[in-house]
Amino acid sequence: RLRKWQKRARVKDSTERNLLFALGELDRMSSQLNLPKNLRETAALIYRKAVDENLIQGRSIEGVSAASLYASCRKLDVPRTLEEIAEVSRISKKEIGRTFRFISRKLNLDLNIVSPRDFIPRFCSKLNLSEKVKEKAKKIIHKAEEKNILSGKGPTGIAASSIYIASIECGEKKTQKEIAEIASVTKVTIRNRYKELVKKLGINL
Amino acid sequence: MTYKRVIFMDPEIKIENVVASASFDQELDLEEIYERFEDAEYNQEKFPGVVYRLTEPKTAALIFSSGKLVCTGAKNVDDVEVAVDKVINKLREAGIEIKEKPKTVVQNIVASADLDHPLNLNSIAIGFGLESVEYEPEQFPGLVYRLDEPNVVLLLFGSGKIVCTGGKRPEDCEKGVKKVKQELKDLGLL
DNA sequence: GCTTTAAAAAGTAACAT
DNA sequence: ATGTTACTTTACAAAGC
Repeated sequence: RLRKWQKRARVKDSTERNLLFALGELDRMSSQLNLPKNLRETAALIYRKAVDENLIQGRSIEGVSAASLYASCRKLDVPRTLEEIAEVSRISKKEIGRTFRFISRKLNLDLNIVSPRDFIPRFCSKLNLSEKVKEKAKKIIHKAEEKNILSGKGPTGIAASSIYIASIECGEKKTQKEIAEIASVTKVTIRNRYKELVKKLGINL
Repeated sequence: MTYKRVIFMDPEIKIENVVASASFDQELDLEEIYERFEDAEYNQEKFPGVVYRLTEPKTAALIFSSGKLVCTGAKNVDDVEVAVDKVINKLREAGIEIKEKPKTVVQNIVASADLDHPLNLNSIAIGFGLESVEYEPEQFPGLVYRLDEPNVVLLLFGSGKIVCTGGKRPEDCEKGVKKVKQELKDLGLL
């Protein structure tokens, strides 16, 4: 009996140590990314739920932490790219992606599909672009969605291209290189997407 | 070719890859095979099997010391048999006794199909239910749809092209494609 | 879990010309 | 600026780490 009790105490101990470590990870990554408090709390809730459902089995605490953080951004519709999360984690974006897909399926997080629109406020702020550019970029995305020319395309590339077009239309032009760095996509992708948008939406630049 | 085929092959699928396994009921000396085959690969550290590529049919055979074999790359189920026959001949030419041809078991079939109509993956994800579908365009351009009956996984693309994998028989892929096609029609998304 | 093999889909990326 | 190659996803067997 005594052994059983000791074993339980040990298990409880390591469980608590692991939880503390994970919460510390979430806090560390969140501060590095300047994420708001409510988002950190959502991430902690998702992580705890993952622990309760035994989803950590066979996965690293760091990986599940990073995936929980990515998921919390998605839950609040202010997605970060896997690239951004991976930059403040020791885990690769490939692994964070798989872990995220796994926990979001198991926990029924019912997340909305990422829309390029979700990235507009953040990217534009980082680029010091006006409210006018933001609105114009969102209109471009809306038209593109109506025409169904976005299926399968990466949302960050589309957000970046829409901003590129809108910045020119508003006389606040940013270079493809500047936008590419903030959106973590290559300038080649921005070029390809913007050419397609201009052509299919009949935009005159 | 015939009538039956035309009628039942409706959602024309193209088999792209067949993976099959077989077992010679005898142990094999991989070092010996590696030495006697001009063009085989074998790195124990890298992988425990000998890799032997055939040009006709274009396939790759993985040979293990247990006497088991895996054949990949065949474009149809019959080519698996042709490939395995060639591997057996090659082994016999190399002076390795092979008693009889083992039964081959198809483990997986990958097929492609085309709906000839662009798809709105956003609408499909919502229509099929976010819980039964996976669509993460940042990570992969295809929508992943898992079917229980038949037990296959389908990848749907914005172009209307489809990939079906996980089937054990060509009919599994046929049925899988037919099923999604019908579901898309029912939802008015095709 | 990983390693290796094959093949398709479409998008993105990396490196070369 | 374009072109080529390569990597992402799905399924599956094999033996061994």
